[in-house]
Amino acid sequence: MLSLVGIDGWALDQLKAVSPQLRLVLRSRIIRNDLPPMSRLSEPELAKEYGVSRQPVREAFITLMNEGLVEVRPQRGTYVKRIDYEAVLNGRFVREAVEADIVRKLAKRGDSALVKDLRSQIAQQKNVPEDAPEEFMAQDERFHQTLANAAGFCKAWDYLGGIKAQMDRVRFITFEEFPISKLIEQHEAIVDFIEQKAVPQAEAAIRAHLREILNSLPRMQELYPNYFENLRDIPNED
Amino acid sequence: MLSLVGIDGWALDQLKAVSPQLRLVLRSRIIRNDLPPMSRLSEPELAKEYGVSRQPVREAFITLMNEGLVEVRPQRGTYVKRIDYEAVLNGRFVREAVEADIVRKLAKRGDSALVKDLRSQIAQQKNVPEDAPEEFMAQDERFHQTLANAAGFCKAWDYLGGIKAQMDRVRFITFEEFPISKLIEQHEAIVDFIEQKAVPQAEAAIRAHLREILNSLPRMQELYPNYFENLRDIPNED
DNA sequence: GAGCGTTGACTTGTATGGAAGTATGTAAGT
DNA sequence: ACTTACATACTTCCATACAAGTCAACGCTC
Repeated sequence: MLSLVGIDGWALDQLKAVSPQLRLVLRSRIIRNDLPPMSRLSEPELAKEYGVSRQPVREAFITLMNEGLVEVRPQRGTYVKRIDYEAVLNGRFVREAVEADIVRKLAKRGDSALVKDLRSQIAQQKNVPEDAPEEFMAQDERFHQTLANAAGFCKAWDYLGGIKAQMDRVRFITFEEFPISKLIEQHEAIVDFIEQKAVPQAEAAIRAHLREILNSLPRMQELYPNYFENLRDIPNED
Repeated sequence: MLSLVGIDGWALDQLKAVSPQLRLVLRSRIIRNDLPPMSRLSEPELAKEYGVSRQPVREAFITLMNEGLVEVRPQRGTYVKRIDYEAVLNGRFVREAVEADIVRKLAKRGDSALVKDLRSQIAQQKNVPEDAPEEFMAQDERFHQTLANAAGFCKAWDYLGGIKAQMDRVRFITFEEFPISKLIEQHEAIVDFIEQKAVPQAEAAIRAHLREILNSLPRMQELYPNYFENLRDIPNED
């Protein structure tokens, strides 16, 4: 109970409760592919690593299981869940539906202060170096969250958090072939249409933007077949 | 460890793990308003009631907290969460967006087998006695789940589960003034438009259907103000 | 050598005790 | 009468011990 510093350098605050912190640490490590699919997550091992007892680790596992990030098989072991192709497609569909309605609302309104904010964010996105995909993803997250907030649905964004986690795992594994500049162009198009109050075009733009992951997903399944749950091919969602 | 039968008659299967079962039992009791908002949930008390130790109860609490159904305040106590007006509105918005896209897909297709299935479900809905709202809600759940399934997004429906829980709490409290026949008519309209492949009309019908709760929500806030989290009035979501 | 049963070292699930923090009621002091 | 300090009975959180299931390796039997 001395260290409280994991092998990856994450330090736990002794004052706050342990299990929520562990949850965040492990969640981040899984999403960033620091703990790849099918990694074994031993309760006592992690407990020793972070200098705590098994119970907080176990409680973190429970939450991660509810988020679909780990799979605990009783009396057998706990493992990082493989990526469920169908779940990613379903989650992407949900995101597209929700964000399409959000953008429609915003385009009807055409709030100029919002447009200004989004434009400044896009400028920052362009300054992100090519080899720092993690930073771009944080910016991207902020962009989409700003959209939800402006429409008055910040809690709706929270609902999408679990869905986004699954998609982000995919993006972190294949970020080499991640068309950052293309994504930024799409962001610009969305903002332009919002400013022009061009509702159908804005909706089409956000939908196209969120379909982008469909391009990398099949290729990723070829490159890393072991990372996926069900390999029965699901050509597309229509 | 003899009884394993709660005060409400729910029996726990000794063979399966305890905490997931407890989770389901408590979840159901909360949604059905058997455990109203702000009820105190004592760890040792529930443990004694169901004849298990405190740990499984605690683990059930963690999941319920993640679902937004209970609120655990450290060293203070665990309570059934009050209904968050804004969260319900946000959840409703998400559901509308997703189900609108689902129905659009189905209307484009116009699957006659699906239409037949839905019609038979509607016939069953009409047979539900007026004083059995719980049974109607089960039928309603099945109806909407069938839509999601037919569109190939059964996992998307799972994502909406947590959202639906919050909405169902509202419906269970105010089911007296629950316009069952009106809801059935709306179901019929949706199916009709799907059959006719009338895409925009079908979308409008499902959106109107899911807006229905907005009628009962403000009245409910008047009747049961103590059941709500933030009483700052949020007139509507637009 | 092949097949089978057993043992033992794992795993997670549950029970229980103690540590730290919070609310409450009581008694002393003003 | 009112405030303040303290003792006590709670609460959740964490640590530890035990129970029960799984799996692999070993040794025995055939």
